Amino acid sequence: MEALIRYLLQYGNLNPEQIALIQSKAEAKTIEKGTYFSEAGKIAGQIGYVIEGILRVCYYNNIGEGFTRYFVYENRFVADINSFRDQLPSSEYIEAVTDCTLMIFSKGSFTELSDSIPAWNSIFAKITSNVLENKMKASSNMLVQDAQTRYIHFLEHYPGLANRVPLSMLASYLGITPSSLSRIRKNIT
Amino acid sequence: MEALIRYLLQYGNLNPEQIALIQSKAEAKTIEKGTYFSEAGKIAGQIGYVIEGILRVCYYNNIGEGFTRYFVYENRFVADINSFRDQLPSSEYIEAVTDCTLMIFSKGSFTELSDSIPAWNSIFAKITSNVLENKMKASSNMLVQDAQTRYIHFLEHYPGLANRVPLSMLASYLGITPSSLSRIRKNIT
DNA sequence: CTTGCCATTTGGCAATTGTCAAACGCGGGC
DNA sequence: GCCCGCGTTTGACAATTGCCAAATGGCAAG
Repeated sequence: MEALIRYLLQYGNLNPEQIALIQSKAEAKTIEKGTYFSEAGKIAGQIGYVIEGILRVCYYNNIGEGFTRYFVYENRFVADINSFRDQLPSSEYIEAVTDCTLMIFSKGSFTELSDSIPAWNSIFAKITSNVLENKMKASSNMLVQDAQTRYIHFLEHYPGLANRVPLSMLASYLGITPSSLSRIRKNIT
Repeated sequence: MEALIRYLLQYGNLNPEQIALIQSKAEAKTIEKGTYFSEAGKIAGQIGYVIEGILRVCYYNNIGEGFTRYFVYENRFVADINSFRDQLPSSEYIEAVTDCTLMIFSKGSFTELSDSIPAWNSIFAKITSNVLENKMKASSNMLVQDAQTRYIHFLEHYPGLANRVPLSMLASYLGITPSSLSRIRKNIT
């Protein structure tokens, strides 16, 4: 919980009463590995802050293959933000890659905090654009690098994460087949 | 100018006085092909709405090769949004691919509009997250498709744009070499 | 019109990555 | 403890794309 407050304070100022209000609205929630935090086609009812565990934002093509857009892990927010904000159907799935513990805000609580805390919307606007821009740059950078470079960059940028997610999900994030990733791993060691 | 107002109205409500205020703050600006609307390392002083022309958001690697992250064309906003919002140094260049005509808001005008129009920040928060999420998905989708599929998708999604930008810039957007794009074009026709 | 420059095209070849199939190995259920 | 199932590894080969160099073509300056 302290981590959540510390994270928010990076993006704007909050006084002690506001912090207490935020804490009173946050709820703990656990999700089992393999289940969905939110689903394509459904309206996102909550936004989560990851205390423990890994999720992936992903989609499926017409023959059921799943592709990972990015991973979300400890001390980051996770949500289909456009769905949550405007209560429109989600366009993607958010799946628990491991068992997860989150602190969540329901849409109702989030709206109450918007109304009570002037900086709230500005904080989330900054978080949203920073995170999305970084994800966009990451994908864009990967396009012009070969697979091994992409994998090494992942190892350096997300230490330890490669050992916590299935190879097949990491491969789909990197845009290569599981076979190729397996070979790259062998190459490097 | 009407196009700009119509665009904003897609993201929130504005009354006639607010619209008049917005129009009074917007300034016309032209940029010559090959020059920069904003530069990496500098603070973005304005946000633009493209009336005519094409720009590209791009970066350069350590040996001076330029890579296109995405194109911005008529009836879209263009800015390094994180730099503009928080007045931090930009991380990328925004270059005019053709001569361009924009309507711009200076940081000062933008702030005044924020203060006078309650929906203003909400409108731009929505635009920002929608646009960035779409760009992120586009890059992410491209990672798992072959080059020809990416090119055809570009042709379908941005009709006419392929003929208005240099092949080399389009190639770097698609993550392939100019030679490969040239061959793909020959293949398709 | 001529020249020169730069973007694009093309060819030949090498490197990367995909595809398909088989083998392997680890963990859960019996 | 044993077996099954699924994720991962490995091999062989094919397809894609990159790299380098040369040819082509269009445009602008003289």
